Parts: sequence; C-alpha cells; structure tokens
Amino acid sequence: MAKKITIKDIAKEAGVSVATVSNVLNEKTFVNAEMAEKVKKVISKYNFRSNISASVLRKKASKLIGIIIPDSSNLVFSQIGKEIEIDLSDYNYNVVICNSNYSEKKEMNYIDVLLSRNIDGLIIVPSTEHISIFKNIKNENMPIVVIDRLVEGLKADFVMSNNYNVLIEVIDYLAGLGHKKIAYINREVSLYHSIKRFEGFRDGLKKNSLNLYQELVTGDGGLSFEDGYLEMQKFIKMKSSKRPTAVIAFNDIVAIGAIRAIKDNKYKVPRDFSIVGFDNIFFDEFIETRLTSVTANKKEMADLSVKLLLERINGDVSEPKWALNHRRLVIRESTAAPL
Amino acid sequence: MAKKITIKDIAKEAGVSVATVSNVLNEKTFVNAEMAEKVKKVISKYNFRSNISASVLRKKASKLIGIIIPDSSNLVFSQIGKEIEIDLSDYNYNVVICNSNYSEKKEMNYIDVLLSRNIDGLIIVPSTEHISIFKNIKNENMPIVVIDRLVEGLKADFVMSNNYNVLIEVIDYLAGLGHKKIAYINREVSLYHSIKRFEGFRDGLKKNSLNLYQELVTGDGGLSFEDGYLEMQKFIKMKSSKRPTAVIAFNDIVAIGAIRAIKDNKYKVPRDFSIVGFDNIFFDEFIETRLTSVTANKKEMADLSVKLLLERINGDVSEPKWALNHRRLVIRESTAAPL
DNA sequence: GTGAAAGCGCTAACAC
DNA sequence: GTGTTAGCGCTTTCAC
Repeated sequence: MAKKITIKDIAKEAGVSVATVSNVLNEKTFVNAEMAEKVKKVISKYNFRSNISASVLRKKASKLIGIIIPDSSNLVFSQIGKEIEIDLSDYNYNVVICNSNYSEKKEMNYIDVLLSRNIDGLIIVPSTEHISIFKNIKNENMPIVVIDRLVEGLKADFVMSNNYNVLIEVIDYLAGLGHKKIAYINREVSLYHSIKRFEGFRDGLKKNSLNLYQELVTGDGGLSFEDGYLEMQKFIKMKSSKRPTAVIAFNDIVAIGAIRAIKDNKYKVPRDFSIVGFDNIFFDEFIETRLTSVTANKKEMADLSVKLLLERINGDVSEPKWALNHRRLVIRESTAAPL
Repeated sequence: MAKKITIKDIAKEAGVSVATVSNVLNEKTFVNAEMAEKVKKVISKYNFRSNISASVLRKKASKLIGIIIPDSSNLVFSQIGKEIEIDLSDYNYNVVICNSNYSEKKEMNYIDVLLSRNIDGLIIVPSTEHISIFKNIKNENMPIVVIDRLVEGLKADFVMSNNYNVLIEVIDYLAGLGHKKIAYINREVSLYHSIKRFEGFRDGLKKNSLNLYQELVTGDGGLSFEDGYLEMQKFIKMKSSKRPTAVIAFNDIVAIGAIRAIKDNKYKVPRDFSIVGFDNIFFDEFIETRLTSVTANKKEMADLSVKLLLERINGDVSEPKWALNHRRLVIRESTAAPL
C-alpha cells in the first residue's frame, strides 16, 4: 500500500500550514480564496480524503448514525432503512445497520457497540418497550429516535403512526360496505402500536354499532404467512352464522396467508371474505387479488426520523417530541360488500 | 452529558497503567491474571467501552466493513446484506450500508467516503463492470469482494453464480416437458451474469435441438413488474404458431408481471404458458400460482463473501479468487408440459 | 509482566 | 487570515 497521504503532506506541497488545509477541508469561510484554491488543487491532485477517525477523535462528531432494526430484510424495515440512509447521505452521514433479530440482548449489545463508535445519533425500532435496553445510553445525551414504539421515560423522539384512528377508518369502511362480523388477526405482543390498533378496532365497532365477538379476535397471530393461514382456517371452519365476512390482518404477509387459506378452501376473495392488510408493501399490487391495505408510509417515517434526529444533533434540547406518520387505507380488490 | 469515561480513568481506579488496561481490553495473554481481573472489574463497574475511533487511528483497523449495493430494499440485496451483517457481527465487525441506486457516480463517491472511514474491507455489487469506479481504491491494498459481477483487472475476490449452467438446466427441464418455443425476457445490460445467462439459454436450446427464435428474446427487459407485463403482452399478441409456450424471466418480479399479463388476457399459467423466474424470493411461495424459480442462495452468497473478505483481512495475499454460488432450479406450479 | 511516553491524523485555541 | 501547537483516546514500542 502506498503511504497514506495526510493533511501534513497536502500542507507541505501547497506550502501552507496544516491548519489552513483543515480549514479548507471544513469549508471555513475566512480562508483566503487564492490560498483555498491552491490547497484544493493539491487535494484533488492526490485525491486526498481526510481521515475521519482522526477527526472523530478530535471533534467528537462521527457523522455516523446507528440504525437498529429487527430484520433488515423485512420489506417494511428495509425500505425505512434505505430511505434513512439516502436522506442522511445528503448531510454526509453514514449509517451503521444492525439486525437485532427481535432480541433485546442483541439490541443492548448493539447500543454499546454503537456508543463506542461515537455515533452522533441512533434510530431504532426496538423489540420491547421497556426502557431497560437503553440503560447504557440513557445518560449519554445521545439523540435517539424511536420508530413506531413507545418507550416510557426515555429521552427520545418518537415517530408514531395513527394506528388508533386508522383502525376506526377501516371499520367505518367495512361497516359501510355492510359487514357485520369483522375479525381481527392480532399480534400477541403488548407493544403500543398493537394496543392502539386493538383499541381502534374495538371503538370502531362500537361507533358503528357492531358487536365485538371474542372468538373473532385471535390473540397470538404472529407475523408470518403461515400464521395468517392457520388463523384464517379457524374462521373458515366456524359455522356460517358465526363466521366473519371481513378479516383485518396485522400485516400484509398475514393477510396473504389468510387469502391462501380461503382459496385453498374453495372460497373467494372478496366474495366470501373481505381482507384488509397492514403496511402496504409493494407486493400488494402484484398478487392476484390486489390487497386492500393500510399504508405504512415508509418514506415519511424515514423522513420524519431523520428530521427529528438532525434537529437534535444540531442542538435542539427541547422536550421529547412526537411526530405522526399518517397511515391511511388504500382500497384495492380484496374488499367488497358481503354477499 | 456525564464526562466520558476513558481508559485513563479505568487505569487510575484500578491502580494500573493505561497500557495494562489496553492490554486487558485487547486480551493480551501476558497480563497477570489477578491484575486482569481487577481491571475487568472496574471496566464492568463503569460499563466502560473503549473509544473505537481512537483505536482505529492508532491501529489502522476499523472493524468496519463497507457494503455498496444498488438498493438495500430490493429483496435480493436486502437479504444478502442482512446475512453479511449477521455473519460479520460474530467477528465484531460493523457494517456501513450504502445505496448506490445503480449510479456509478454514487458508487465512486461512496468508495471515497468508506476509504476515509478506514474500512477494513468492501463488499460491493457494482452497477457497472468497468474498473473505473474503483480507481481510488485500486492501489489501497483494500480487501474487496465483488458479488455477481466481473470487473476485469480488479484485484478483488468474486462471488459468482453458475448462471450459464443453470440456464442449461432450465432449458433441459422445459424441453423435457415438451416445450419447443421458449422465450427469454432478458435484461439489456451487458453485465457478466446477464451475458452468461444468455449463453446458457442459447447453448441449452442447441443442446436440446431447439430453435432460438430472435423474436422470442427481448433485449431490453428491465427488472420491474411492468417490464414483465409489457414484454409478455408482446408474446401473447403473436399468432399461435409463433407464440412461446414457456417464458424465462430475468427475475421473479418480471415473472410475476408476466403472469399478470397472461391472466389479464384470460390465459392460464401453466396451462397456456409456463413461467420460470430468477432469484427465488420468498414471495414466490405466496403468490397464487407458486413460481418456479432459479434460486439465488442469498445466504450462501453472503457467507462466501464474508469468508473471502475475512481471509484477506487476515493476511491472505494470494491471487484473486472466485467462489461459486450454486444456483439451481426450484420447481413449483408455474411450469408444466405444454398443451 | 508492567509502565512511561511517543504518536496515529486531525481540529481548535491562541498568538501573531 | 495564517501558523504553531496541544491534545482527542488509544496502542505500542522500549526500558525496567
């Protein structure tokens, strides 16, 4: 390897001090234009890029943002992560991505690792809402943005979705179509967004003077295709007087699993069952019965997260904020009036 | 912010020198066991993590790996990226993810940025096979792994797929079913994997004594659902004597678009057209006509990349290597004998 | 085996 | 406006 060029070499060749080179690199305006030009010429001649680690050590600003998500290959998280990376690259930040695989232990460990890398900020979708995973970062005054989870007592900004309202919107829509028995394939975890969706489901039914049938709410839905398939099987097996005519799934994959179960039983969507998914992943358009789904606005969630984070990095010390990602219903072919 | 604890503070409290603390942190075996114990106790008391930036500056090993891919929300890349991150985290490496959006300019820029971060290695899926994008890294002696692309003259390791052979396998399979007119929705770019697939297509037909009909090979297929839809429309419009009975798509999304076009025209898969996709994304299982597809072995590609990269980082200076990711055909429901 | 001290490449305070 | 220099936190010689 050719000897690494440093700021010193540039200074020598340009006939100026290292301070001046540093000032040019950092675009300080007070540098004499002629001098700056000369320095820039040498910099580009050698294709010099200053060593960020050295500057991190000195400035205590790493221009590095940590992202901790459960699974960077999950269609929702991957899109949020990508948009965050793109947004931040405009401000010369790089992104360190960490897959927690829904493990609190890994999350804590990654937080430590990221701290030792002097990250300037953290964006996280934690798999628990207990503050304990943040114990090592709590007192660091580190900008943190939490997406779609509520961690009580944590000094962080939160990007939340209007899960409650949108569920009411969904129920209004289904009730408007004439559905009376609406099922909900819920997720078991007691996370805030999950709770709020259920409350919206419950209150939406009440608002529309519909009954909430306990047997039509599954409590341990999980998030997979198979989960959707199995839960739907249970609904299908009910006698027709009990059977739901519309089913809301916790996410699109679950919804697609439910649709498969319906078709495997020789029923049709939406003729026999209307199906509503959640997240509006791009595949919703591509499957045979195009899926009605509640958008997740992945780009907006990313944009909001970045905005909040940069504000903090730039010195905003106000009280923790909430930003709202506005979910809404996208109607496609998997929903219709009941027979 | 509480004053950041440093190695100095640990040393003072433990009553040893900073050198000893450093040695403990780096697990040097020559440290007296008792002393090491004492130091470790203080470290864990303060939850101390040493500042990586300082150590990077000194050691010139950042434990940071750069990943440059076109689109981290693409199902293939996101899965490869995730597996790489998980693999590397076992070795205490972190991963900086960069989305090039298929832009050579961005790739070059990211390479510069990553170099200035003193990355220990780079894994890249470049959008071009021209060595020019590597001009700033060529002489750095930096370990580089290129996935699924061939960059002539670049000192790097390559993780390639058996694209040629697997295309022959696909043709053998389709010919075995009795298909005589096989179409190929190709991608326009002249990248190595694309060329090899076409050669496999051509030679597979020859091997099976089938004609290659120019009008059944599209040259500008693109990679999107819409591309697949439009190209398939053209095939459908052909008079039946010319029309293909089987279509190979460049990727699964294209294949799914083609299937939509077929169904929109009231034809059936696989009755009227057999469809083969590429990449075996997890959705292939979930769509209504489960898609026959050529696997991409995302995990294997990641594992191979990490293995090669770590070997280089650990001092392997042998000639550039090729590792083969073995693609194979996964047969599902979208292929059958022609009518 | 342990400690003192130099120095990695950069930035910022200060002197001019 | 520019240069000199201390020092960020760590690792690594080199004495002892």
